[in-house]
Parts: sequence; C-alpha cells; structure tokens
Amino acid sequence: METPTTTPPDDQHFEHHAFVHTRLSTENHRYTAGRHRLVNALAGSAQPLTLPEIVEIAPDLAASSVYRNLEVLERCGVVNRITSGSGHAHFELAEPLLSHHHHLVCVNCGAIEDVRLDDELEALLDQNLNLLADRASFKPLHHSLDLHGHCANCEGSA
Amino acid sequence: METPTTTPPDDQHFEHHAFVHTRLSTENHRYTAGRHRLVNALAGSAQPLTLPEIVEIAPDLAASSVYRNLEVLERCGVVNRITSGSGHAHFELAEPLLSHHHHLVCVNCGAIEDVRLDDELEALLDQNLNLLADRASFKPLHHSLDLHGHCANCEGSA
DNA sequence: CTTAGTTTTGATAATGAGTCTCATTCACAC
DNA sequence: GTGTGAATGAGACTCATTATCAAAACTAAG
Repeated sequence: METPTTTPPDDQHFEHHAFVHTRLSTENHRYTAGRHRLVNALAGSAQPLTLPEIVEIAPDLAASSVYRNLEVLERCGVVNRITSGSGHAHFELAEPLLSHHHHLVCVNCGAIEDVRLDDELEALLDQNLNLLADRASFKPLHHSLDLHGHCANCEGSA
Repeated sequence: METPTTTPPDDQHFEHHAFVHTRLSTENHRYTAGRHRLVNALAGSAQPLTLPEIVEIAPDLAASSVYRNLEVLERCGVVNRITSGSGHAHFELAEPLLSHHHHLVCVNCGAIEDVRLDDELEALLDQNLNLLADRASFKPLHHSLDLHGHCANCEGSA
C-alpha cells in the first residue's frame, strides 16, 4: 500500500477548507471532491473567474455542477458573484477567505482587478452605509464598490 | 387648486429633454417620440425600472425598441444599467439628470432603492478611488456602490 | 411637394448564460 | 453491507437580451 504522498496537489489552500467545510455542514451540505476542486480553482486565482475560466482551470468539473456548486457556496457565504452586466458573471471567494476589497471593472473587455481601500476610509464608509440602511429598515449583508472604466490594455484601443 | 399631482402628460421633466437632446445629437442620433416617452418613464419613477416595468408604464412602447433605445441612451451617458445578477436589469437616468447616489439592493426580491452619501465622504471616496485607479493605469468613468441585503418587506419572511 | 438618403421602428428569430431534470453515483450512518 | 438522502453530469430548457430586416418616419436638398 502506498503511503500518502507528501504534498497532494489538492491540499493547497488547506487553511480555507476547514472554514468552507464548517460553513457547508451547518447547512447540511457535503464538502465533496468537486467542491474542493472548485474552491481550489478560485483560491488559486488573483482575479475573480468566469465559468469558462473555472472549467479551463479544472477541466474535470462539469459546467452544470460548477454552476450548481457556485450557487450553493454563494448561499453559504463562501463565494461572491460579481455581475458586470454583459457576458459571464465573475466569481471569487467571499470575505473571510479573501480580505475585503473592491474592483476595477473594465467596461470594454470585462476584466476585473482587485483593489483595497484604506482601512480608515473603509470603516467610515461602513458606518455611513449602516446608518443609511437603518433609516430604510434595510438589513445589510455586504457592500460592493466597483470602479468602472477602461483598463490599461483597452485604453490604447479606445 | 394647482396640485402638484396633476400631470401634464408629456412635458414633465422638460428640463431633462434639452440635455438628452444635445447628448443624442452629438452622436448623430435623433430624439424621437419613443425615446422621449422612455426618458419620461424613467424620470417619473423614484426607483430604477426593469424592462417590464417600463413597458407597463408606457404600454405603447415596443419592448425591442425600448431595449435598443436603452442601449443607445446608455452609450450616450443618459441612462445607467444596474445588474443585480438575477432576473431583469434595472435602468435609471444617469448622473447629470439624477444626482449622484447609490443603491440598496434586496438580494431576495431584487427591489432597488436609492440612497445618497454625505458629500464630504463621497469626495474622500472619489479621491481615494482615483488614486487606486491611477496606480493601475485604469481610466475611471464612474463608480457604483451598492449595499446588498434584505429590504424591509423581505425581512419579515426571511 | 418630391426625391434620395438616413435613421428608427417593431415583430420575430436567434443567442446564450444560467437553471432544471433525472437517472446514476456517491457519502455517510447504522 | 444496506439504506437514505445528497451530489453529479449530460442534456434539455428558460428567458432576458440582441440581432435581423422590411417597413415607416424623419431630414435635407432640389
């Protein structure tokens, strides 16, 4: 019997998996191999990924299953969906797994880059948003702050 | 009694129309009756509207034309598209016609409400975002700040 | 007023991202 | 092992949005 190999390519980002596992189990979902690989794909990318990109990275995943699992993971607070309006939605790991950040969204090619705001400003913003929400009896879950414009690549050919 | 609720059918929001007209003409587009009525529908609503809502308000407009004209108006900077991810997109007049604001987006029913941030905070935010954009050689057009959560209506039935 | 050249319209067809279905497979408890 | 319910995957299906295209409307001369 072979001994378990030292670094199975699957156990990258293992610090995430414990978290995902508990999040899933509290909703009576299983952390299957496919979901594991999906989380790895997202964790391994610097930018939010579209479905075709996910499937390219992990070709053994069926598109329909990926869509279904992204939905499950989104409901469990593990994944965020970013809808740029045209074309595919982008998916990334949610806040506890990825530190809070915002996006530069290219209106031309759809590319998305992550950026982080100053903590102080972020706190101020949150405070103000919570105030606004409260006035409207709105129960906030999270906010999304996206800057739309032309990325460095597309600026030349604008 | 000259009540504010009596509605001159077509020439409400007339202050908008001059602006829209110039925006359209500079791109060699005409400000037709249908586009006029579309702008009136958007201007007459407190919230961003979906396509079915627009057609309900202005039933004489053909859906295909409304879609096409929303696209034209969006390209001319007259209309903003808000994509909540599921179901229909929402449309509203863009910044010069509607003062800068943000959205409370209900993740359950999709309802969207407008909210405004403190001017000072908004200026600070803009300044910081421009800095971030500059660092990434990103040419910003506008930003969108949406608070996602449960609206007052849906909170009860959560 | 007519004509010629555009643009717009609207009914309908086409697209395509995302969801649903369902038979099969898998994971876990006993 | 066996049973129970969840997960999978291939494909069918939805439906919001776009594209098509012939007909209509507007515009600017002549």
